[in-house]
Amino acid sequence: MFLDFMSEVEGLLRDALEGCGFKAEDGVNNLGLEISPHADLASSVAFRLAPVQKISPALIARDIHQAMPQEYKYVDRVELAGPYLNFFMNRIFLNTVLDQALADDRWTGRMSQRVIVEHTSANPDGPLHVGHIRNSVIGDTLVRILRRAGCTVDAQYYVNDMGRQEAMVVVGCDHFQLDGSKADHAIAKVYIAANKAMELDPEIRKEADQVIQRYEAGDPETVAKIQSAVRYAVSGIEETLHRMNIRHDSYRWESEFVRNGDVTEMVKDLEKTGLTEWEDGAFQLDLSTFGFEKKIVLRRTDGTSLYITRDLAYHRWKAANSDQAVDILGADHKLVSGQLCTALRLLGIREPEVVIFEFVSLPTGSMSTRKGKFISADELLDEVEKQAFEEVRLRRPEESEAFHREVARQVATGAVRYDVVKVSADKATTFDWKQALDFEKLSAPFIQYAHARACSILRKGEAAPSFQADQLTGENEVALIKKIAQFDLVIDQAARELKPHHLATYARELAETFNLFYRYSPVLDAAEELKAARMALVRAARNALRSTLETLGIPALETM
RNA sequence: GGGCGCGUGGCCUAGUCAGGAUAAGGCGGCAGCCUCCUAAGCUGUAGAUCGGGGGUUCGAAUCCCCCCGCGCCCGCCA
Repeated sequence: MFLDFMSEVEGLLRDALEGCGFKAEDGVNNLGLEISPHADLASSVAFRLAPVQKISPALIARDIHQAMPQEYKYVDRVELAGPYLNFFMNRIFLNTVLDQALADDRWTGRMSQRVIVEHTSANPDGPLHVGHIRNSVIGDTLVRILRRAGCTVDAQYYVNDMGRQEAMVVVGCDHFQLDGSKADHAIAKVYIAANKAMELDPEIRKEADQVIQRYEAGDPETVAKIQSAVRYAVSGIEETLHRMNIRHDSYRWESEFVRNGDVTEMVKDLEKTGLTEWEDGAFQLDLSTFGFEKKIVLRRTDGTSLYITRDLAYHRWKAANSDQAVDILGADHKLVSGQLCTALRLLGIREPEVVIFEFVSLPTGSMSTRKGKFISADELLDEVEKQAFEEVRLRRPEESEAFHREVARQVATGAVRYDVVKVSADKATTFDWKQALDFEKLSAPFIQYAHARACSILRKGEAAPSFQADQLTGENEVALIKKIAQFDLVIDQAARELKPHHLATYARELAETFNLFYRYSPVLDAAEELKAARMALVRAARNALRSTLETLGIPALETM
């Protein structure tokens, strides 16, 4: 698809540049290729050559244009536009795109790495809130994008069972009763209650310390208590993730790395670097030569390990069991993940690629599970589903309530995911109910709707045994084929840059382009030959929309 | 105080890494389109000195420097 066209253009340009005698050191490494309103691909390479050659860019472009090879596969023509070189696709390319989209709606790229993507990994002390799901949605979308790009992906949830907050959950369970609400919400209630109680009674803190020590020592009763609390909380979290079409392939518990000796080994190996020391009874790592001011405590005075110690062991394990590790982390982890990467580098261990996303806050300030100040993902999904139910009931009154419920459920999943993934990860956001409940153009239902429209046409018109792709010459038809072609380019870019929001932008553009075709190019009423060709185009567009939606984890509804 | 990130029409955002041909969308505003394949759609219109200042360049939203504002972090928490 587009990548094939692009590599042909690159080849042509390099041949022509070589023919003109330009070399890489003249600045021709950057061909300045971009999709532009003036061409399918435009090159501004002449500008880069001008200062070296001391000739005007327009003259250089003219020379390159004249040196251009004349044998093309997917390129129709190369036009000279002042200093720019404009490349256009030919009919063969458009027809090839159509054929590929019709035949192979499960296109996958050529990447082949084994990748471990760690995402969500929320502490099992309560339900996911609207901040956590930014992690989950970015993570799961990246998992899907990497798979689409050809990678073998293991999506992992790192379960923090050894932290202080989990000890507080156990203390909470000892002092308060879990009520009948959804597992993760019930856990949150005792956790919040325990934290409140601690403010009045310092003994609670000591209880938590003891739980940590006993758990690290492997005390059977404590192990049983923590594991059951963790499993209970995670079961609730999983339920929420499933509502958003998110599943993990494996769960790694922090305690694994303590029990199997990896943590001890990690501490020993760090000791060999000569950068560790005992200070105030704790074992510490000094990374000040790498710009980290404060020392990192690897073992507490009481001998127990800390989050970073266990995380180092986990990352060594990840490096050994994959070709690439990707971590999705909130902005509050920037410093610690920098420290972690530096420590790994010291030991010669491959570092993970860290995707940082900035915070989601409420209009009233930042969220906190401990303080019970958050909007849960379940609450959000419920609200969005309720709103979607009303919408679909009004639009399709002839359908059953079961239909309305099912469509609302799928729309809610999509709407929540799209709302999160459409924004670049490095933008801090404030949660906004109005925006979350808006189902217009910049939302999942917009894209799902385009897909449903395509499906509707396919249901009503019968597919012809053959068609003439050359019939598809209208502006909207050609634009649609070109937009379908870009799928591989977008997947490739999003996978390499680990930026899922590119795919969200593409999804909107694809739906928009389909809607224009839909509006101006009637299919079912067209003359026989044209109808056959347009039916094929609709099927190709349906496949492209379905692939895009699936990769975004948004249900591709056939009717709504 | 230091580090990292962000600042684009009234509001939300894409574009910034790899500088290029009129700054692209959505929401909200105004004006239109259902005897026509689902109007969760489509069309038109108004609205931006791309936080401010300096610099590099033929050319800067994009690169460099300074400043301002906002967010996150700087725990023997995770």
